[in-house]
Amino acid sequence: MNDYSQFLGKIPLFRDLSSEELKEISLLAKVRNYKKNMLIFLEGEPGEALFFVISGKVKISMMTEDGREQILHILQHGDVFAEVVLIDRGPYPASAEVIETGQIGMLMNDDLENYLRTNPDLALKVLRLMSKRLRLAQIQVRDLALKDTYGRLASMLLMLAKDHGEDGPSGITIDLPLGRQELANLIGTTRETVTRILGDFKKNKCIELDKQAITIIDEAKLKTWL
Amino acid sequence: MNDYSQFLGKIPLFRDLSSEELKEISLLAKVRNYKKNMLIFLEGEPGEALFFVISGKVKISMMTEDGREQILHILQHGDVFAEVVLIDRGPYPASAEVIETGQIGMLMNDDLENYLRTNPDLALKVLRLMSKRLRLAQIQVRDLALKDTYGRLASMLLMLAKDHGEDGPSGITIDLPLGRQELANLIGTTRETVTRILGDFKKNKCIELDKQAITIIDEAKLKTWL
DNA sequence: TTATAACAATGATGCATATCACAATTTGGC
DNA sequence: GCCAAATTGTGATATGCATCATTGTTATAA
Repeated sequence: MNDYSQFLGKIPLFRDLSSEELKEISLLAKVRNYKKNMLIFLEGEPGEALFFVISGKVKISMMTEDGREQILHILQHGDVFAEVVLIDRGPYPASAEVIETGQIGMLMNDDLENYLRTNPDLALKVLRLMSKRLRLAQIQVRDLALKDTYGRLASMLLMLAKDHGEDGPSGITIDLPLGRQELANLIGTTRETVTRILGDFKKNKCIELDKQAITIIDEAKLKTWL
Repeated sequence: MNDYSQFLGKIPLFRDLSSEELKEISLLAKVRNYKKNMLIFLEGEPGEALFFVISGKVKISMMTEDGREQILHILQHGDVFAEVVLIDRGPYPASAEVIETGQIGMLMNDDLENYLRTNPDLALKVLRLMSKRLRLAQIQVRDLALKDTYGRLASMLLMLAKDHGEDGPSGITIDLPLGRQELANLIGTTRETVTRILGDFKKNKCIELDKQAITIIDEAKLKTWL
């Protein structure tokens, strides 16, 4: 029998549970290896578990009937997802796909729900997580509605830099396995437009491009596009 | 000393608390009358209370620096708002303004927090509320990113009809104190565009217009615009 | 390494929707 | 009920971005 409490202890949601509780919950957890492009769950499927990223990267996205994709988040180690289905027992509101090979943990809703009921601290933690998500989602709504594509892309780059960026000598580098199309699907535009705007940002010496990596070399100037 | 437990009992969030708890909480509540156009709180102010609508209507909105508005929700009797600041103690993420005269109740965060800690059921209710909000926000993100203005307006009308509509002989009537500009600010477009699209919907016999009221007379046809 | 497929860049064109300007209508205060 | 102010409707024009078409480039596998 595996003991996953080492993993759980690194997830902010479960941090500072007592080591006993941690062990107890970890016994209920399942951990699987996922390769790039593997699907974890599909939008609309009955939601039966809460997931957390141990390693690798995960993209959460929604589709329209005609097959166009809107990416909601890019998640990494420590992030939890599908928390809404734990609460309301509805279907998954979005799909989860692995975009960088890694390990994903899962906890069945039924198993976890008891902990929520008896452990108000954990409930509060889930609340905090959801309030953070809600704030982000509302900002996303505002930006999509009111900003042009330059503003949305600049804002997205700054966000990705904060969450996934690595500081380097020339600036913060975002090196995610995201193609132009996926970058476009993050901000509600097209492949071509992303190419053109990135070109403009580069011309203006806000960023540098190298293969799939994007380096922000002048954050202040990039912010003028917001 | 007023007893507001009659009001609280009608708020889904507090329903099925014991009548004792209800009374206890209601003693902490303050109720105020608000006239149309009065501001309840402003985006960015320190968040110090949770609010609930007893009567009247409230609009929740965010602004950009240059003064453009994005409306997030239209709320009515029974709805709770500013729940995120109860959890994360940050500033209000959006402003709340009364668009139809009525009574608004408030509960200071400090007073309520103890209840959350000791009453896991209430915490779960707040969780359910937030998960509902989050699902809605994510759908809004997807629609803003992927649908055209016709689709967004059709979808907004259907939503408003569900929440605020009244069934009548010819269809569901939405009669909210919202101008064209505000309708536009709900779906990220302009006054003029809303006018034109409503005109098209009317020409296609999806809706009827009478002063500020909008009646959906052919829901099925309206849905074809989605 | 070369072959082949996926992805990215670039230019030309078109369309949806913003913007602007003004007329028409409705609303709210006295 | 009347008037001023606010809101709405409507046409003309502008433009940001999508779409389409093509070429160039980068990954993947034999």
